[in-house]
Amino acid sequence: MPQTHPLNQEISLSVIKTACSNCNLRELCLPYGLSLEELERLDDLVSTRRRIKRGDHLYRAGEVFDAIYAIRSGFFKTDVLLEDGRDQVTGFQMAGELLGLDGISTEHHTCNAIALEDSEICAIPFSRLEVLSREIHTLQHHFHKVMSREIVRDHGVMMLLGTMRAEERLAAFLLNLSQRFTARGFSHAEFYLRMTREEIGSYLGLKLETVSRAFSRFQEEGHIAVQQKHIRILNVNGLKALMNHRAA
Amino acid sequence: MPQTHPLNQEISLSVIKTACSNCNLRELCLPYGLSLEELERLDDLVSTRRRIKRGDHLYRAGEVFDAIYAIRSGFFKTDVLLEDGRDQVTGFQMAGELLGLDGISTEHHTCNAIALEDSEICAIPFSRLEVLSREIHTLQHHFHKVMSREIVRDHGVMMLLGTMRAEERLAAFLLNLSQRFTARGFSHAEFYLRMTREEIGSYLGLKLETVSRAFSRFQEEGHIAVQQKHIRILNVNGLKALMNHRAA
DNA sequence: GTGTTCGCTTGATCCAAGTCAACCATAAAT
DNA sequence: ATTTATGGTTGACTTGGATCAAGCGAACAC
Repeated sequence: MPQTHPLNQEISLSVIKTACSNCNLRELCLPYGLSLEELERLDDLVSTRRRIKRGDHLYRAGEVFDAIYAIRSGFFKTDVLLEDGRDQVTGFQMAGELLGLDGISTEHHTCNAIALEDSEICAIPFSRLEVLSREIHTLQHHFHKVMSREIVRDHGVMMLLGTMRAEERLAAFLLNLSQRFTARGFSHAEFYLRMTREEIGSYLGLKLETVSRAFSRFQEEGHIAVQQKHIRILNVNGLKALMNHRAA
Repeated sequence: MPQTHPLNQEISLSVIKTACSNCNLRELCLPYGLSLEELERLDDLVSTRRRIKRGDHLYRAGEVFDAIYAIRSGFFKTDVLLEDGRDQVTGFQMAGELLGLDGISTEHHTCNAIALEDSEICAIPFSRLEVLSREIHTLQHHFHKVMSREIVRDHGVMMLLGTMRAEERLAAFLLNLSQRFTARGFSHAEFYLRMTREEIGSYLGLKLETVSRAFSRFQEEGHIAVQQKHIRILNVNGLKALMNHRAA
C-alpha cells in the first residue's frame, strides 16, 4: 500500500533512481563499459544526487575541488572570468556529461558551472573515484578517455575560434548540438536552445548581434527555421557545406 | 680506461641518462612527488628514449596511439588539420611537458607533433602507465593533475582567442613563455623563439603580419627588444598592463 | 489589462585585423 | 662571391564583425 507512505516511497524511488546501474545514461556517462558487478561498486560511490535550479551555480571558480559531477538531467554552461571583468563561456554540458575535471589540477575549481535549466547532478567524490579506478581497470581507462576527450574537444573549439568565420562557427555549433541531442535519443533536427544569443556568442567568440544576424541569414537561405530558441534544421548538408567553405 | 671503449661508455651514459630517477626534469615531469623507490619502478617503464630531428614528426594525426611522450630536451608544436586544408597550432611544448594525451580518447592521435628543434623524448607506453598508476597512488594522482592542467591550459587559450585583441594575445603568449622558461631555470627576460611568426600567429588566431606588427609596436614602446627570434623582455609590467587593458 | 524587463532583431557606422604587395635580412646552396 | 630560399617587416587598402542605436515581442509583475 504505497499510497499510505508517500514519503518512504519517495525515498526509495530516489535511491533507485540514483544508482548508475539503472541510469539510462550509463552508456554515455562514467559507467560506460563496466560489468554489472563493477557497476554496483560504482553505485556505492555515486551516492549524492543534487538538484540545481536554473540560474544557480553548481560550483564557482576558486572553490575547493573534491568531486566531479555527472549531469543526470538538465543543461549547464561553464565560464571563466578574467580579472578585468571579461568572461567567456568555455562549454555547454548536457545529460551524461561530466563537470569539474578542470578542478583536479589545482584542487580548486577554475571555472563556474551554472545550470541553464533546472537540473539534477550526481556528485562523485574524486578521491574515492581514484581508489575505485585503481581496482576497476575498465573504470580507470574509461575515465582517462573522458579526460582525453575533453582535451580533444577543446582543440576543436580552439580551431573554431582561431580559424573559422562567424557563420562557420555557428554552423559548427548547431551541428555539434544536433549530434549530441541525437546521441541522447532526441531529434537531430529540432531542439530548444537553453542558452541566450549572448551566451552562444561568448562561447563562439562573437557578439550577440553577430550571432543573431547569422541565425537570420541561415533562415533566409533555408538551412534552418528559427523561432526564438526553437531551432529546426532543414538542411544539414547546407550547414555542413558552410563549414568547409573557404580553403586555407 | 674509458677512452679505450668509447662505445660502451656511450651506452652506459645513455642508460643512466634515460632514468627518471636522475633526470633533472623530474620535478616538472611525470615523476613529480614520487619516492625514490617509486621512481625506480617508473624507470623500468620509461625505457625508450628517442631523438627527433628538427622538422620531423613525433607522431601524426590518425596514427594509432600507444604511448605518451615526455620531452627530455627540445621544443615541439602540435597542430590540428581541418579537411579543407586549414590548420591551427594547438600548443608549443618544452622540456618536462607531456605530449600525446589527446590520443587516449580514441586510441588514435588527433594532432601532429612536430619538433621545432632537435629534441629528445621519453616514450611511456600508456597501458603500462595505467598498470603502474594503479599501484602507485602518487603517480595516479599526478597523472590526473597533468591531464586536468592541460584542460585548464586549453581554457586559457580559448579565453585568449575568444576575447583578447591581437596585442593582448601576443603579450599573454610572451609572458607565458617567459614563465615556463623561468620554471626550467632559464632567464625570464631573454630567450630565443623556436617558432616562426606564422606559427605564433596560427596559435594565437592571427596572421603573421599582425604578429610582426605587434612585435614592432612592443619594441617601439620599449616593452621588449626583438632581433629576429631573439627576444628580451625589458618591461614585464608593461606587457602585463597590456593584457588587462580593456574592460568588458 | 498595462507597464516593465529581458532577450532578440535589424540598420548604420566604424575599426582592428586581414589581404595584397613590395622589399629586406639571414642562411644555405652553388 | 653570388644566387636562392625562407622568414620577417612595412605600407596601402579592404573587410568582417564590433559598436552604437532603435525598435520589437514574449514573459512576468502588479
